[in-house]
This record gives sequence, structure tokens and C-alpha cells, in this order.
Amino acid sequence: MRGYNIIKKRSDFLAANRGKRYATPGFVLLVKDRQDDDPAIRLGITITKKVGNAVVRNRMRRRFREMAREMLGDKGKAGADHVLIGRDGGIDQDFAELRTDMARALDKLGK
RNA sequence: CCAGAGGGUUGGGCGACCGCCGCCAAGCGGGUAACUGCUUGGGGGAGGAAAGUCCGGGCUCCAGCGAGGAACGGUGCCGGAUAAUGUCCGGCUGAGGCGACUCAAGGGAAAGUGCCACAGAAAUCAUACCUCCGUAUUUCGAUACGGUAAGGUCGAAACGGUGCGGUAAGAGCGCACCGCGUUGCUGGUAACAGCAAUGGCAUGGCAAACCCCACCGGGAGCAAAACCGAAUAGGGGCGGCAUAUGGCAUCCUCCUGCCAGUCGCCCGGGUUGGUUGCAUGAGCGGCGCAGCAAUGUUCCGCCUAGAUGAAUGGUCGCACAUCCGCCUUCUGGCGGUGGACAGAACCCGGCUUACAGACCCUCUGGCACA
Repeated sequence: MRGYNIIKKRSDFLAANRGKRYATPGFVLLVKDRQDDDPAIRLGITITKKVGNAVVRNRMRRRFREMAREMLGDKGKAGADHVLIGRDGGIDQDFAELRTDMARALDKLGK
């Protein structure tokens, strides 16, 4: 229904650190192939308290999830974990701009 | 109209499309059933502070959280409200303001200990630097002894203040008024206030310093706790026997009770995960009644988020505020910007802190007019 599952374990987040990464002013995208038989795409979002208060962090997470809903099913890599790390450039960034960055990042790492 | 005081409400609005999380209904499918998957439709979805986690409760577990004491912590004018409070309401006293009103950790300093820098003679065992007055001496500058604490000096503060009498000079030494203490009467539930008599000044401040007094408080927390449930191990329940010793949530004593041993019988146990807890409650709205008020209450109506790597987002349109720039000019026009503080996590009652603006009510002091 959503096109992807949610990463829940801390160890999976840490494992994604060893995957490929692509950085933009608004976020950092990590992609790591799990190398198992499961073709499901998984997504995790991390935003530290350094970025802002709860309102700012919630809004950023929701915008990231909206982008993931739009394009992760098409452009995401099957069987891989995708982790988005929020950066403070993404607070005021225009959503359209954020989306083109996301498309570029997925194209680059999805191959 | 100007300046000000107190209090309340609101917290961006309307609309379109695409999404997210619960709930309800219907249809189709799976299942004996509980229930569950998909589709469609309907309806709901952050706050006044959701925040800080500073108090008070509910609820859950710790054997009863039972009695007394110690320790520790908290509270501190009086009365009331409340489930309860350190909160709220009403009052008292003191301080500030012309006033509306505001502020106050506001019990005890004649139980004890301690502190009060600098300055000053002296900061509470008290005392006398310059003065003042008397006597004696005198080289007429003063010195010695005694009296005194009114004046000067220092300071935030100086064994009560002002005036008159008195005196060698002075002093509550005497008197009047004020202040203070004690006693009595009156008013008030009380804090306290008023009046009268009397004492004769004896009693400086600090208890958000130790302390004393009165009152209150058992501890831990929804990651509490209960249930369902793959593998491995300690295990759990019931009954009999035993009752010495030890243990049971800050410590000691006491009471009631439980556990640790052994024998027999029976049951399997709970990390990840799931369900319950988990939203009908000290609930919200309205009329009336009681009360100065906080608040209480009869009746009527309403059901109002429930996530768990954690649901409210994305893209726009229309007006309305904000801010910026320009033109114009005393008020409009044009263009741009873009909505204060801030996100529920078991639930309530408070406090504190943050907050763009908008609206309303009551009151005070001025000015002007009728």
C-alpha cells in the first residue's frame, strides 16, 4: 500500500552508514543493499535535535515522507534500505527544489 | 479625546485536488468461532500553553501500608474552597501610587549559637573621640580629676521621637502628644482593629544562617502493571510436616501476615513481538439556585485525537492582517514577502516560562463639550 516498509531497529540504521551516500543542502541519502532474498524497499528517517525543535523536525520528516511516497516506489532500489538524514538546510528549502534533489539522488544511487 | 489599571475571549479564515492514522457501516473473501484481508461510503484527527517536568491527585506494583519513634524533605498572617496542593477566593497587616490598583517566604530574635564588611568613640559583655558643665592647677595656650550623653562626627542602622519644664551642664528626671510593652473592655469565627488604664524605655537587624514551634509527607512509576505467546534454563500452584533462625522496598520497636526447608500431587515457564491498560472523565456546554467570591448543586443536552522509528503532510486559488520598498501625501495606490509561540504519548487540577496580532468588558486620573 505504501510501496515501502519502515526501518525500526537502530542496528539497521547503523548498517546503512556503510552503504552509498549522496549529500544535498537539505538532506543526506544513504542506500544500502541488504543482499537478502526480500525485494522490499525500506525507508528510515533520522533528524537530530541539532536541526531544531519538535515542530521543525516533524515538518521535515513529513515532507521527506511525502517525497518518498511519490518516487520511492519507482526510483528506489529493490531489496535495499534507504535512510534520509535531515540537515538544517532543509528547513526553509522550497519543496520543489527538495524534490529535484531527491530525484537526482535516487537516480545516482539507485543504479 | 489623552494617559493609565484590572480581567476575559480568540490563536489565522474559506475552498479545490493528491496523501496519512484511528472509528463506524455495507459488500466480497478466509475462518467452527474470536477475528481478519480487500474495496466502497460516512465521520473524526494537536494546544492554550500539548512545553518546562516545578507541585498536587487518580491509577498500578512493592505483604497490610497497621501503630509509635528517629532521620530526611516540605509548608509557614487568618478564614474559606477543593479529591488534594506550595493552587484559588475573601480578609488582615506592612510598603508603593493622586487614584483605579499593585507588591510581600508575612510564625518565633525578652530558648540558645552565629553574623552585621568599610567607616565610626561605640554595632549590644557595652562604651566616650570632639564637645558641654563643675572643681583644682595655670607659663592664660591648656592640663588633671569628676559629672553628663543633649549637640557634633561615622554609617543602611546608634540603649525611642517632638516640645515644654528642669539643671552647674544634662538625662523619662518630670509632664503632654506619638511610638513600644503589659493588662482590661468592646467589635470580629480569626488574623487583627478601636478605646481605656498602666509601665517608664527595659526589647537594633538578619531565621530564603543554624535553630525552636506547629502542620503535612511510605517508596517507585504506564518502559507502572496484567494477559497471549516459538526455542533453551532457573521455575510456579495446592496440600501435609516443621515454626528455631533469617528475610519482606530509609532506619528502629511492636502487631497481623507472608516467604525461605522437606515430602507428595499438579501446571510448563517469558527475551523480541502482540493485546489490554488507553480515553465516559474530580469530562464539556447551557438554564436556574446557594454564596461577596473561589466553588458547590438540581435539571437538560453532548461524546470530543489515540499514534508507538510514533498519524495532521504536499501543491494551489481567494480575500484579511504583518513586514519591506517605491510613488503620493496626511491618506491612499503599486510591487514583493509570508503567518506569533509552538506538536498529544496513561489521565486530570495547578504553577512557571514562550507568544505576532485581533476583539470585548469594568474601573481610575485629566481635558473638552452639552
